[in-house]
Amino acid sequence: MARKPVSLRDVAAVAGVSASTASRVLNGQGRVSDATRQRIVEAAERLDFQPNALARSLVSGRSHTIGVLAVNAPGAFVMPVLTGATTRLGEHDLSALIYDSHLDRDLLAATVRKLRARRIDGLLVLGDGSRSGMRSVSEGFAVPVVYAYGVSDDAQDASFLHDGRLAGQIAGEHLLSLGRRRIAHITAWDYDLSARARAEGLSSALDAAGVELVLGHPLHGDWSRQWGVRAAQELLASGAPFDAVFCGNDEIALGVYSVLRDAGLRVPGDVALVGMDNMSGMLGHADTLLTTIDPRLNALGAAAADYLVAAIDGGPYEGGLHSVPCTLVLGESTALDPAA
Amino acid sequence: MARKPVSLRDVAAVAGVSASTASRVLNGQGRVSDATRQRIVEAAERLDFQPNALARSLVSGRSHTIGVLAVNAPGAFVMPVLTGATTRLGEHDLSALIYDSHLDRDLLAATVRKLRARRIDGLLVLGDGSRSGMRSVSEGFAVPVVYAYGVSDDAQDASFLHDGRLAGQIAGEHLLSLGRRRIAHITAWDYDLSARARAEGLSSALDAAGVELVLGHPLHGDWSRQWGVRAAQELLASGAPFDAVFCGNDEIALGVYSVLRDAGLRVPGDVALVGMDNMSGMLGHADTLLTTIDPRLNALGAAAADYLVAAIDGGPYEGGLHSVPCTLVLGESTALDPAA
DNA sequence: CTGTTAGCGCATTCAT
DNA sequence: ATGAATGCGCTAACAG
Repeated sequence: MARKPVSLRDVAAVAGVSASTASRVLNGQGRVSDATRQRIVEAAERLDFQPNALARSLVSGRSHTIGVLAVNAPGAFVMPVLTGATTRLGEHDLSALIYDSHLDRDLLAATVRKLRARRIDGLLVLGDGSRSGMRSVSEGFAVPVVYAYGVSDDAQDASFLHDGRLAGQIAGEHLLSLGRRRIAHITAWDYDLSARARAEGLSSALDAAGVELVLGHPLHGDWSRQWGVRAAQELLASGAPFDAVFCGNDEIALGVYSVLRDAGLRVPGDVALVGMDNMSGMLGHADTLLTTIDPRLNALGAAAADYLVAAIDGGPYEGGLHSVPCTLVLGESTALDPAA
Repeated sequence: MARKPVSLRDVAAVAGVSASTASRVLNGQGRVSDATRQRIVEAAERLDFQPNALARSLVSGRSHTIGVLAVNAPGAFVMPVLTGATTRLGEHDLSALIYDSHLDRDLLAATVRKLRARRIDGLLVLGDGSRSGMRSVSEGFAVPVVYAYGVSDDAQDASFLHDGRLAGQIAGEHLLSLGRRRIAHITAWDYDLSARARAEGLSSALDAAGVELVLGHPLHGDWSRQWGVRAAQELLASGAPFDAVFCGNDEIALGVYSVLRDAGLRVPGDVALVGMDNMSGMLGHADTLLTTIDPRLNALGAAAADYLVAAIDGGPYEGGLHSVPCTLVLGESTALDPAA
């Protein structure tokens, strides 16, 4: 229980050697006779010796702690990134010192000092998913800094983001593979870089197949279900024929879905539907009503963490955007067997 | 940039005093003349001195690191707890060393050793929300251990959980306050302690009002939307009149909702609906179709973290269950203005 | 009031 | 092959 931790000297004493010899053995360094090695190892095991990480850190200069600066940690989409990153850090035996909402001018300076006082081995900066540039804080640190779920405004910095363009492309290719040719796109405003990336990806897929978007352009609004409802109504009212809709996110898709159903259209029989975010997956549900694109935010966080750790260990550090691939999650809304 | 960190001796040298005097001043300890104090403070500021937390830890024995043992960190409902806990730890300048899925026999022993090697100041154990007992690991540590989103099987341990009973009670009282008297309950199997707590809470509210549950008992199934669909159909088929349904979670509620709508019933006009989990809130949406109970999992994690930190600082430590209150989130499904 | 000494636990010279 | 000495940066006990 409350037995005080055993130190290296204790082990050395039991083994009848000096502390330095014990240290050597336990770290696999210099040459030591097998006999004494044996004694030391046994003693260490018998005493359940745990080298004090604090003392070790003091001499090595490595704290085994990573700083995490988040814009809004409890955000629905940030949490998976944060969780993915911090649990991956744990797998590397690194702890995470998390400061949320400390990126504004007032707090930042003080936070940077705290982080430096802790001698963090690296820093992870988490954005809020908007691709607009985050102010780089890398200058303030002598250790590697990696940005995730947001992009640093300094091209020298490595930024990790889910590949929105790929998402659009996958969605487009999936719908095309189903034989759909009249594909509409309902999404958020074009100045939202996240929306734009998806739209571009969709376009590239359609272009490659020589197919043109229904109405010739996406329908732009916000990210809400309500917008999905209105947009779907507009689409129906336009009279333009369509057999598929790629929606900017699952919320919009659900709005569209309800309108289509109310209009007596079958999904996917008459209209196939693809969303984005894998909302129900995020909630841990197996019911895949909607075919969707999973941005794999957990993997995004983990990838950023891995990259940071590698960089700390002398690995490569490339500035610019690092994209993490998305995956298609099949649901009933594009099921081959059109029961609905 | 890469300038090496300034040490206490540097400050002392500049101020023309000894290191220990500088230490005293910077820590507000013993009495020092105002003159030298001034010089030291100025020197420290000018050099932007950051006391090395590692060295400080070595002597104080406090690592400022909290261990976190999670059963399944990426779980949809665990993430908010984890995020809430770790960001709160950050507010206390404590880092989190997270080990996920290390509670099984194989890994646990090794993980405990790692945690001890790190000299963690406290441990947080995160369950998966099932109230069934988690094996206590407190014996393995000389520091405070707090359990959250799960209950330790040792009554000596402090466990934090959202108050499911209160949730049921709030739901019941809300429906009663709306004038509903024929209230049904559709939820998961009774051996799920989480489902049972909600059912008990509902019962207590109804009992207090002298109202009896429709059918005299809850409808038990799983947590899925499909079960909500089937249960609602059963309920309708039973012919028993009802004007409200409290559902074990939002998924079930959505299933019930769709059946009611298809049956031509208005929500909340004919039937008011209350769910649980605040799913749409977790996803960051403002659209509150469903009235629901928010388990405040973020707050749960934060509360557990706070309690642990306080205990570390010599605060009280009470074994047993600590409940974190839930809150009602109003949505259209019980709106006073029955538009739908 | 302030400087000197010692020690936290370990790793790493340097001797032997 | 092993032990003694030194230092990582800071705090605390002891002198003066």
